[in-house]
Amino acid sequence: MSDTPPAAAAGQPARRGPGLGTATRATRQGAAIAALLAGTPVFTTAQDLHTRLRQQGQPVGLTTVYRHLQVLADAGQIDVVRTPEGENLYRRCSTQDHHHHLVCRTCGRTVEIDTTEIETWTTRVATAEGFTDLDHTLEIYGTCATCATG
Amino acid sequence: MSDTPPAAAAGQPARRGPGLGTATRATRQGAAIAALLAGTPVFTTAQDLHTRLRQQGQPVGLTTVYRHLQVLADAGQIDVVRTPEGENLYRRCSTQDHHHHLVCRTCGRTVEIDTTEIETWTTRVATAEGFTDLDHTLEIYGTCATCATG
DNA sequence: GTAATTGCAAAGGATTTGCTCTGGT
DNA sequence: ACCAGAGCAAATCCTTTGCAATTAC
Repeated sequence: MSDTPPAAAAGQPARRGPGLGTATRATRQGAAIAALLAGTPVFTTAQDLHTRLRQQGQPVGLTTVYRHLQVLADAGQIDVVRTPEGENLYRRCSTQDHHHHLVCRTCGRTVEIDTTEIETWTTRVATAEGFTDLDHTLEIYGTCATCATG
Repeated sequence: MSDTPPAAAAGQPARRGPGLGTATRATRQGAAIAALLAGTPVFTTAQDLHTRLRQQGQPVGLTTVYRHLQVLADAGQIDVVRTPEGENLYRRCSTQDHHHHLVCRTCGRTVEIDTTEIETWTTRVATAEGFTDLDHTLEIYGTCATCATG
């Protein structure tokens, strides 16, 4: 065990966790992670989530945070983007449809953008060059109005 | 020194290397790296370049490879893209203008694509949302015709 | 001769894995 | 009781940094 005594079981729904095996169990950690993600509308790092969980008295191992994020991402329940620095940023997503983001590099605020025309364009260009089994990345970074002013 | 006897100084121009300090000296290593990059039309990793240099009898330390790549990239003489796995890929670029790539995930073959319309689009969308100081990433990955067939 | 460059070894930082203990069901 | 999940420590992977030895100029 750790050192910090768990803040006792709060009365939470306790969501289902990593489906590493076949079944899936509801754990305090899984619930805490899901809840935190649900209330976090910006892209954040695994490390940040880990820190905030400790602060709110719901300590969860960093490894566990990573494992849940991985499962959630695979299930398409959260988005993952890779920063130019090579760090992964996670965020709950409103739709499971394919989409891209406009991310504020200062506060993490994100705007999901409709990229229908771009999708069409990339497919057309790549196909014209004889490429198949396509995939692509597209993220726009900038400073949002609030951060630019304040 | 290493173990592999340098293939003696061939009669190469010996390009200028890392401008880490103020001046810049021409070294055998810098020339080898520049030459290899010049003859490599696909995106490759630093490790791969390092390995190939050894194979062709021009051993260069991995550290040195990284340092030269960094300098070349800063100077805009080579392109750098980050794979979803977090590895950097390098390639000489034909133009220093802003552009994007269509990369074969099997052989690394690359097609530089004109993205004028996309540039316009991203700027319009981001500006409409109040974002400034824009930057963006866009890469398309796929399997090229050759790799799909063979 | 002097300073830039090299390159080994070791550090760094994010993420993953091994393995044992804990805790849902 | 049984097996999925938690989590610590240690391992990975790529890339960077420290520093002494080398070498261009």
